[in-house]
Amino acid sequence: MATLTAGQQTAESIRQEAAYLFATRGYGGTSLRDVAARVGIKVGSLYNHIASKQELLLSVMGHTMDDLMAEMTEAVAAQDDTIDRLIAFVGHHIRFHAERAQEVFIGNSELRSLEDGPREEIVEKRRAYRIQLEELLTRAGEEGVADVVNARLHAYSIVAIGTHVAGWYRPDGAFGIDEIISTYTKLILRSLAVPDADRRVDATLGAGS
Amino acid sequence: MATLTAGQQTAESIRQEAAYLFATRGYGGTSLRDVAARVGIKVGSLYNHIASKQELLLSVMGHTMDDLMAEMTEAVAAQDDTIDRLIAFVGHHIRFHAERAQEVFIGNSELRSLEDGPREEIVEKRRAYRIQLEELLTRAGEEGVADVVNARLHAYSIVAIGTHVAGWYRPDGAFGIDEIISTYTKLILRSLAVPDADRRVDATLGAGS
Amino acid sequence: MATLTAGQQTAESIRQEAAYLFATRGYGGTSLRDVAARVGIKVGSLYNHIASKQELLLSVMGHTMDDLMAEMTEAVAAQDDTIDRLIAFVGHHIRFHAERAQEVFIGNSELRSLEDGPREEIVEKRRAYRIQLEELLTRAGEEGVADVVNARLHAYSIVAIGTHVAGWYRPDGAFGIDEIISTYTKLILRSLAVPDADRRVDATLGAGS
Amino acid sequence: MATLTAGQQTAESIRQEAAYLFATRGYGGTSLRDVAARVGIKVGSLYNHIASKQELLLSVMGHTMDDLMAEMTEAVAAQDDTIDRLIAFVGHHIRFHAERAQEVFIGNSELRSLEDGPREEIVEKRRAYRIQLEELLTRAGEEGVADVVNARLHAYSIVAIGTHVAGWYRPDGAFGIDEIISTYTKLILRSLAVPDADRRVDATLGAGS
DNA sequence: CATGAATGAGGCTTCATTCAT
DNA sequence: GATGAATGAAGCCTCATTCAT
Repeated sequence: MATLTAGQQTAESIRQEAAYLFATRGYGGTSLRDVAARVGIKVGSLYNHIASKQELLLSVMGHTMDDLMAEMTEAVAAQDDTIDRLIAFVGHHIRFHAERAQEVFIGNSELRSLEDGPREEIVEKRRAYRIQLEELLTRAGEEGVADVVNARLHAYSIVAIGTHVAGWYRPDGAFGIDEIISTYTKLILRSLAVPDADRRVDATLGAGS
Repeated sequence: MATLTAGQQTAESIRQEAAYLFATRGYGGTSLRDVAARVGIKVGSLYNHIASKQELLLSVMGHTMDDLMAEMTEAVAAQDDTIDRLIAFVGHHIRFHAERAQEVFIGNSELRSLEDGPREEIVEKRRAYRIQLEELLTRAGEEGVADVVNARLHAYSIVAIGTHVAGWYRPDGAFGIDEIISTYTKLILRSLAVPDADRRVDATLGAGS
Repeated sequence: MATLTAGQQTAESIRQEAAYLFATRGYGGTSLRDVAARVGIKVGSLYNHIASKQELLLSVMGHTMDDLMAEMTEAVAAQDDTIDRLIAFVGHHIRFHAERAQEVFIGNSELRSLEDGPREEIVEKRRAYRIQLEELLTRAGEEGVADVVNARLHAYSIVAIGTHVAGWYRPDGAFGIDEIISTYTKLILRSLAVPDADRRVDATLGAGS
Repeated sequence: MATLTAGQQTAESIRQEAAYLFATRGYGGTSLRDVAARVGIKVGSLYNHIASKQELLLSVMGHTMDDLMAEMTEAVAAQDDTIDRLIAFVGHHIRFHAERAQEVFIGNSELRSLEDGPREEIVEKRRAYRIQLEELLTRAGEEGVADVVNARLHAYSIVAIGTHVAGWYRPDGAFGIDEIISTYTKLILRSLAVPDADRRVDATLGAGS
């Protein structure tokens, strides 16, 4: 909405191209020359927009985690029923990991490339996100609408699926995003022994696929 | 058993230390100086045992995938019943990913650091492994002992759990390896709608921590 | 004439110092550190001006051959009579090899240091130069103003003399450049059985030191 | 004749392969690993036969110059007449440079790769060789059988032709060695204004072509 | 005599970063 | 805000040489 100045556009473009390259070649395998070349400027000019390569990585990761958290919160808040909230979480979780696969992939693979301080910052955001999911699962257990073996491990498996999707999803691939969401949501509800899991998912999401 | 010559010991040590460092800092973030230092030799001496940094990475990955495949095959072959075979697969899958977390992590995170030829080689091994799992799932569906929504996506979710475990499991962590295996096997059988999933797992594996 | 930017001056300086060092110590015996030191910059800075050591060698050789060819063409074109053209060729040939001994020496001694593609490029330029000479000799034979035993071998011997001069000529050496030219031109015309060779050379070039 | 011990054969083989490689890739471009590989041993074993890479180069050069000098002396001593001696010199000079092109080429191109002491040693041998030629030329001038413009430059041009031949002669090339010798001897005698140069050469060497 | 292994020095090249223009 | 150029650090790799076996 807000019109961006030329400078802001350049800065945004840098973050995008950096995300692409960090995801494709890794942080260590990406040079700022590569980033600058994709943006269409020379390497020296980058420093009019970023403070350092580290800060660029942190910026990419931070934006992604903030968006993930914000959108998830919004999606979940739109539902009242606990299972519906869970379905909303999972649906958003997978969609986000598919649509923003590169950024999300960086968040998983390049944590180790961050210096200690910034790493803690990102790890904390990830923890906060996972805890939201765990609390949802725990509540479902308490409400008796799901059979939770271990909330932490249930949460881990859901996180794992998202991460994995980010690794292979392609917009023009064999699986459509709605089909993926529908299927995985079923598997997850089944693993929670939610009664009538499949029908419930189909009712909420449509037949999916 | 076979006594190793000094040279072979050095070579083995190089692979081990490289695996540790590649997992911890990434391929791009690891210098051969680091590797040599951990082995206790000078950089140049590495080249008496390896051809290049690339070949070292490939060697680490290749060994890991070969072991993963061989051990899985052995574990599955020991069972007759399809669900028992699946339980054996999942159990070995998770155990391997926990016990050899670093190597397995490299296989997931540093594929992009391989040059095209070697990458295809490793990708092919991973594909072969995943297809074994898919076939097991398909058979279970055909036999009517499981309700398979989509064999490929079921397989992906199982692979994903292993990968994720490799990312966080610590021998001295909050979860024991048998507990992890027991819990995840239950979730997976549940997601396949295997009748009496929990009891079946407990019967096969014991109560699981 | 055209004022050079600081960058262009540095680039030119690099080529000059590289020519000196390649000639003195050989390509393999010259390190880029040496080159940078003579230019007064650090090694890494070289790469703001060259693509690689190979390309630097190729650049030195290419410039030299281009100048040799262009100046020779000009010198020969200024004469009408075939023997006069030959005298002009030889005179320029020797003068160039003396005045730009280092560059020319590199062209002879470091061909083998070039990779295949670039080497063919330079070899082709040398061939083109030699063929100009051969055609001049052949024409002289056809006109009956010289007795050509074998145009190719005559040409080789003239080329050889230039190469040799480049190996020993010093501005402050025992022989002046005009004397060298005068003497060698006489020997060459004599070997072609050009009538009155000595007198003809003295008449054209002056008594020659 | 003398049967060589295995060790002496290896040592001889090393000199031969080194000569080939030094000529082909230059001293700096040749590694002792390359030499060892061609000999069929490992690099460490070289040091049972040579003292250092420098000494190997010096050895190759020294042997070559010694042979050149000895054979030339023998060839010249077999003639009484000064022009015949000159013809013998030139014939041997060119034949040697063709037949042992690689070694001779090293002598010309890798002088700069020698350390100061050894270099002086080789330079002195070359000087001695050249002076033999100069004295022959001077005597011819004094005897009135040749018109010597400048003995030094005449000698240089003859040396130059040999060097040049070493650069292009191939046993299976367009020119046979006898043809080359015959032609160049004619050109050289012509350049000395030796009467009846062509006929004299044909009479001494045969028609040669 | 040959070998495998180690070493230290050095080579080419890339890179993040800085700064004058 | 962009650029060209410089820098110092570091990276991978090669090499001559040594030495225990």
